Amino acid sequence: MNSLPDAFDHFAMRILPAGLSDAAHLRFQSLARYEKLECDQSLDFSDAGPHILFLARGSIKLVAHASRSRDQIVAFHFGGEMLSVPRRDHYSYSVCALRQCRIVSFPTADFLELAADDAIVMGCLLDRATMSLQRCREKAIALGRKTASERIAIFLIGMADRIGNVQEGRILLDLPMSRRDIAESLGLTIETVSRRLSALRADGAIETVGRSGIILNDLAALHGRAGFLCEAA
Amino acid sequence: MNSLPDAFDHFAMRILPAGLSDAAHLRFQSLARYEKLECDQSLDFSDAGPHILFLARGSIKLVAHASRSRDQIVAFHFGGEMLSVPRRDHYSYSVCALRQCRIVSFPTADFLELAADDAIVMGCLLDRATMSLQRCREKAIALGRKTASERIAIFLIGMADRIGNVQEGRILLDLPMSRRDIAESLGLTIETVSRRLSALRADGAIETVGRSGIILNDLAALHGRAGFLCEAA
DNA sequence: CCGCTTCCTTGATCTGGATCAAGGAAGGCC
DNA sequence: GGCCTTCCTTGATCCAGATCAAGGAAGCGG
Repeated sequence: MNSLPDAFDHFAMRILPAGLSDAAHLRFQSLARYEKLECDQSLDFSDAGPHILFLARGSIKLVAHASRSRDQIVAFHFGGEMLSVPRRDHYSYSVCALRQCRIVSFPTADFLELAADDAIVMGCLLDRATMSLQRCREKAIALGRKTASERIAIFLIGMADRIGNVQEGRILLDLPMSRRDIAESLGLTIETVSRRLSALRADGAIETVGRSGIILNDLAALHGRAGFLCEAA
Repeated sequence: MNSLPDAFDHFAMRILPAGLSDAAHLRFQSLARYEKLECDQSLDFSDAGPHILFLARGSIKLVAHASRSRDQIVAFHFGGEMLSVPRRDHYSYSVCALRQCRIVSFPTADFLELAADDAIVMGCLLDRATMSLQRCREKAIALGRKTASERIAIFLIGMADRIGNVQEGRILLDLPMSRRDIAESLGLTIETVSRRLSALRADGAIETVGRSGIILNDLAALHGRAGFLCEAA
């Protein structure tokens, strides 16, 4: 319970409109549940309804459980982001910590009831949904029409954009997810991910540092390998 | 121009709140553009910004153009549905008519500006985005982790749900999309789609009628082939 | 610092679906 | 109704990535 207020304040500051009345603020707060997840710990939403989560700190994967231990990672999220966990449909969903996290969670229905009158919060939710939809569509394109090498390039470009640190023209990544996670996100196997990364390393496009560090030496070269629309044409 | 008012009224009735002032109503109307698309005609959005479309009548595919003539169909939509065409990102998007359509289109930015104050319209947009996200996530799971047979089963179940006609315990589908469209939606080739459908036909699970008709004899059997979470377990 | 576990890499083989290649059926148009 | 185009089906072959199978390196716990 100790730092619930901190995490909630963080949420309130980023999401709730500045002019929100104290009463409304308190109603949101009374709805919030605070979760602290250690690495590799999961929140299972298969029986709960849909939830809206604010990830105050840390990073998580949103996992869909398809049949027979075939899981698909639907999205990664990092500190400061909001996400929605869908209600169970043909699959069940869970959220699993890649790094220690602090999460503020709300049942979607209750949250929407409070937010329904507030066009600003609704706008924020809409923005977030639109962004998630955009990412999901790009992912669908990658899973439907891209080779293993292209998917890896797209993954690295996406991570560079979201959690990369630029240093001397190179981009440093400290990936919180394992090779298995990358594979489950890209619809590949762990072996294929490893081989494609090795190939990029052999070409000098990237360097690896331990298990989680990756240095992108040439982002433009990665773009060239991503199979995006030809800019040259 | 003849039936623009019809299509717009259809849109207003389904989407805009009942109590909306005439002035606001007119502002939406002044933003609307009306398009009539014949079969196989496209609207190209690669240079326009993001748009919100209301599909008054007909059915369309939302296509993402990946490199080298590798297209991925991101979504199908049918009469009465609203959809958003994303802004060009790593890919460009277009909308192509599967059957003759009437479309009311709005630039997303302008639409949001008008709608921003109206919590009801925002809620409606949010619902739609959430629904699209849910469909897109299911599609991503299918593309990432499902076999060709499972994808076909999932596709048929989805179409049964959206445009199926129940008759004597069987479900009649009149698919507006070609085998090629199905393939481009499922991340397969046209040959594989055809082979899997033939296999289902051989098993008696489905019957085909001409090019576009499919009869689902046993929806439960299709569920069993879809590789969804085991209900039996 | 050493041993152990877990995760990653690399190699060998296998296979589902892609690709290549013909026909064959629908359905449009004259 | 017959021709012609387009789309669909089926068969043969091929290949990217899965699967199977060992090692090897990180990083943890003692």
